[in-house]
Amino acid sequence: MSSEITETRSRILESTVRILEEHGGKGVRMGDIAKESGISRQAVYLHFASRTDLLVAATRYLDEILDVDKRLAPSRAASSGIERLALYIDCWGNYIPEIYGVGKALMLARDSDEAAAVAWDDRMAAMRDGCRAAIDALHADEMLAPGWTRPKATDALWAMLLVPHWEALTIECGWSTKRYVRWMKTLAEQTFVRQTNS
Amino acid sequence: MSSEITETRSRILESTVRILEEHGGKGVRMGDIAKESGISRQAVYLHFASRTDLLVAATRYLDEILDVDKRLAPSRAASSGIERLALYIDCWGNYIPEIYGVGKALMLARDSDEAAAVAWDDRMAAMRDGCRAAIDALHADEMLAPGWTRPKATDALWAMLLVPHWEALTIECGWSTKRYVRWMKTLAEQTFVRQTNS
DNA sequence: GTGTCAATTGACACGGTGTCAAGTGAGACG
DNA sequence: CGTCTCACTTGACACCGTGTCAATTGACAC
Repeated sequence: MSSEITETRSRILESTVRILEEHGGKGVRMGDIAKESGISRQAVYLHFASRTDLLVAATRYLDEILDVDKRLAPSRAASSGIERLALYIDCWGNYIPEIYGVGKALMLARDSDEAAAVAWDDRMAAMRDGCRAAIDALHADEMLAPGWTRPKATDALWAMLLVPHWEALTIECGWSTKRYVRWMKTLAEQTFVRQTNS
Repeated sequence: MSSEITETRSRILESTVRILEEHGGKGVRMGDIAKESGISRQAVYLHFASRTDLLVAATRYLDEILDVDKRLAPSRAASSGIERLALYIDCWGNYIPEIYGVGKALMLARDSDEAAAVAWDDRMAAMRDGCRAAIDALHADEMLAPGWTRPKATDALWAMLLVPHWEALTIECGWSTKRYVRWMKTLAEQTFVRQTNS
């Protein structure tokens, strides 16, 4: 049901992403999405079992469009831990604003819908893998700052990169994404990279 | 209505705080609160106009009990910016877990109820004032790290102290509050305090 | 011209909030 | 003793958003 590819299905996904983006993920109902797609509310359920199902499909759809794997390639190919960390933050920091609408909707659904919680947590776990990889690379270079174990450093890096932190700085405080990325890089570097006094 | 003090009203507030605490602020309905208070669901509305109204009253009630002002006194009386910053983080970091249940419920209501959003934002603005005061104190000592303006430093400190960051580290990653506080102090110090190489 | 299939319309169940009206029961006061 | 008041109760109901169901339409395919 939510896997076969039809023209209508794509149109629903497309309008879902658009309308969610427009409204910052808040207050978008199934009826709104249907109207935006030019079909009846019930017809949406012919393609997606539930709102959460649609939301999850929308994130997958977005990831495909944004070509996440290609974006991550530079970070994966980095020649040092420091570089890997910086490139990962670049990547993630610029990714957040593009998925924010859908992501926020999923985060909100989280609290009333177990399936939404699992879906969102999955994505955050994937982000955590990236953090772990960066910390591991730092460790391999013997550049992980003293006082950190790898798991704890991963925890700390992951937590500071979470969407609400971005939300606070950009949406609440009005920072640009550029400034956010710059700050997160500085923060991560001063925190996790061993300081050599050469 | 939601201001006069009666025995039933206090009982409602008390059970609200308790049950919210128990459930981490999630999935608590008016009926649950009523049952916990030993009255009918409708009777709750004799004391509070709405769920949000009750939630807001519950946070005020909690603040009274926790005597927030007294707790903040040490930070306010600090003799240096560095001390003020550290004591403020101590204070706030230990406060979060105590208000988490009610706070979380308010955060969740935020997205569907404008009044809840305003109430929560108010509290976060108050927290921001504390951040600003600490940064100002640092600045007055000429100990604010180079590269920061006071507003930007306030933004950054405020964002890192927000509840979701605490939530990620303690609830998701399993850190103790003690470890969280220690880490936030280190983070804030290395970030905002001018490093003297003496 | 008949079958298939996507989509439509309209009705409805469910769960949660909030409202309303009529009734109950206990204490205060004559 | 009666009666007034007031907090609270019971039960019904409106509103909203999600999700379900059944009957119908309309187009394209063979």
